[in-house]
Amino acid sequence: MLTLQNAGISKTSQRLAVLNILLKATKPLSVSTIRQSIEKEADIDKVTVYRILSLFRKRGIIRKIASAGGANYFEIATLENPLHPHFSCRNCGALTCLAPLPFTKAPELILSKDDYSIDHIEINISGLCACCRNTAKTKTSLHQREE
Amino acid sequence: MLTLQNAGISKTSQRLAVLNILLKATKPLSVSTIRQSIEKEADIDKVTVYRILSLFRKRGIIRKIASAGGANYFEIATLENPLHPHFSCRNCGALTCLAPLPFTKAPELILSKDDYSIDHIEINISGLCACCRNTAKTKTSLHQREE
DNA sequence: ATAATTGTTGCAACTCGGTTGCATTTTTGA
DNA sequence: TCAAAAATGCAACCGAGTTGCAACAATTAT
Repeated sequence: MLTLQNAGISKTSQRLAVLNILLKATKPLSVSTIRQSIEKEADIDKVTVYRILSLFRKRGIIRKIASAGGANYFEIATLENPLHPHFSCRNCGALTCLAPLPFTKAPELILSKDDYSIDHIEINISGLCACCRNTAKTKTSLHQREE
Repeated sequence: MLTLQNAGISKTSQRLAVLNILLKATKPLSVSTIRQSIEKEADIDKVTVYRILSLFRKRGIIRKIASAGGANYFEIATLENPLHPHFSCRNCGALTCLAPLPFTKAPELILSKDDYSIDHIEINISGLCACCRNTAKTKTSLHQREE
């Protein structure tokens, strides 16, 4: 089970609130959505939310999803919720989760998903380029950069 | 050959400048990069750049690539430059183009690309969700939304 | 218990990407 | 040549995200 304790994060009411929102969510949430959801229970500054999300990401318990709209979205990253593609609607902007799938099944997805009309498939692979990997061995600044 | 004329776009010096920058580029460019490149030749307002890029996208001659850093990137979309995955470096943020590939080859990419260290693969499929497709048939506002 | 240190939050101010409204200029076309 | 339409520039604005600093825990050492 995913708790702050076994993620090695000291327990505060704000962190608990953010974690619970994300655990309850069925799709990735933006920071503004997270804050609005918490507002009913507690009060929390937006900076604190960003810091908590950054911490959660460093501990590997959440994932960040980039959207073309500018805002980032966050979702729980556990074994029960493995990496999976997302569908973002061009019209309403909603971001929903698709079933996790091996890459060989990607063409099937494109052909079979007839409740979506797909007009753009974006594959973003992130990591470290050759240039940065080389300089990484000497520099220490590598793992400090967020995104 | 890709010109403003056969894209059905009336010719202005600003549009020509933006198009030429994109044609010369070997990787997707951000708006700020585009402006800096043009600065040497002409002077152009950032709003104008956004409007030109929006127009180009409506005409289908460029593609937009979302990055986790918030900014969007743009590249020429011709038959000679088909849709392809991009690699974004977590450290320096650079966005580079990968070879276009059929989806069945995706696993090979992951295994063979050893000059990159991959820590996150993002598949973003965008289009129209079932909900919006239904309302689309009655509403006219559908194709007006950018994104 | 108290003082010192460390971690966490909140506030204000700021940066950056992108948009909107409007006035001005340029282009088009009768 | 003159009016209408299109394109640009400017200012002001918005939302996402960051930074610096003060205030406030919470912890640890003395």
